[in-house]
Amino acid sequence: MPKVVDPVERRREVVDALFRVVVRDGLQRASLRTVAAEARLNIGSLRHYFATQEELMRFAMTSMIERVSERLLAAVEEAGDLAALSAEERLELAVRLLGELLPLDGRRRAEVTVFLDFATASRTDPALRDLAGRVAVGTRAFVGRVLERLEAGGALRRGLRLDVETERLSALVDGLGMNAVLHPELVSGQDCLDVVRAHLGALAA
Amino acid sequence: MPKVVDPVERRREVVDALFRVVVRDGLQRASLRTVAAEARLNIGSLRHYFATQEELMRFAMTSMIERVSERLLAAVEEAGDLAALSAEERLELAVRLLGELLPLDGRRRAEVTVFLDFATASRTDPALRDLAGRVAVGTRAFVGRVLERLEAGGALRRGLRLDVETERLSALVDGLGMNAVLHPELVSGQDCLDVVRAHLGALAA
DNA sequence: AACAAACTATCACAAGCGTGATATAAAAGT
DNA sequence: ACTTTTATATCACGCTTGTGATAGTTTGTT
Repeated sequence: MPKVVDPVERRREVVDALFRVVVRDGLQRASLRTVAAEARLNIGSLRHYFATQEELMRFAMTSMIERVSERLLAAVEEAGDLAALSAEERLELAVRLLGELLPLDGRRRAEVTVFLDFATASRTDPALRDLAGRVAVGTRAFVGRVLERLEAGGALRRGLRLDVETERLSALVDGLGMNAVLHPELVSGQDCLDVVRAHLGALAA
Repeated sequence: MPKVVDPVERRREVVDALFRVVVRDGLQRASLRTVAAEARLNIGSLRHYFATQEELMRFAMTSMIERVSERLLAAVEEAGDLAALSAEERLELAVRLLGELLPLDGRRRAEVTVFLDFATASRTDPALRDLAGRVAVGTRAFVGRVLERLEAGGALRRGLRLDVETERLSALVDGLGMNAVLHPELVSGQDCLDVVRAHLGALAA
């Protein structure tokens, strides 16, 4: 006999509702009441699962981190070995991996949007600082790993300082995502891909 | 005989107070009351100069745009002709110009911080959208001009698509600034310079 | 059937917000 | 000297916020 309400599922629904509110109206307008309304829940019910606002926000950001890192891990997994690939294929693979961090479809656009709002909020909100730090460290690790793989496969120019290149590519991806989210009429998803391709191409040439 | 209060000066003081609040506590906490307190003004006085909150915010963002663009213009002016410079000097000059958009000292750090908060807010605040768009277009124009100058001086590799490179460098600078402001323990001002130097160096090599 | 746990639903409170209205004080213009 | 802007200062209203407290309802267990 299935439980009438699955608390895990409920929390997921609430977090999804929070994300929708953040994407639509910004983190600023994501109050307990608006999130509850979006989730079609009574505030009392919502507070049964999240006692305080801080708890909800931290849980939401943690969920987002888990989702994205799972997807990144899966993408790296699926990428598999790159020994059998041509130089061009390797670069294209790297583009696809980095593209997981760019707003190339609705889901990723929502993720980058939420990430941006959370990240800026974390600057002055102590309750979110450590999580934002984890995100920053995580993306650097991911980007660094992509570069390492390319280097190990001999797909990169020699003489590159990988720490600098990691910082460079991380900033590039973050900046592209931010600009594409904030100014979609100026920077499209295709533009993001073009830029990343140009960048990786330059690292290889 | 000097006027007892110079309204222009008063507005500047209020805007400075607003910026201090934004840097310290975030745009979210910059209410009419907190800004008035920071400016050591009564809220009634503040509202004599800015009737509504929207008026204050738009005026503040406009002021920031003017200040920064004046400084950029002055920097380009001071840069002068680059015909007489060596290739290395030209790149270093470009680094200094782009560095005006990076948090390399207190003033620029404050500017980038305020810019970041305003930009993210503008995504969902119709009152700020057009101004954010102007900022985005303006920085692209500035970055593009730097690249054009370098190209005209023969300091760049041939075969570069300048539109893509403009987008790439703009995103890089924005991303660097954002990361340096949000994660100063991860990205220092020196790191920003290293990355920009590496980037321009790669465009030249 | 009885009990405990989980869940849903309201109410109330203090705090902060933007803003309209208004009153007093100071300066400028005539 | 008188009047008119300009500036400073309060009060009040309606609204939203997070949160504590509490009651009712449903579900699962004994």
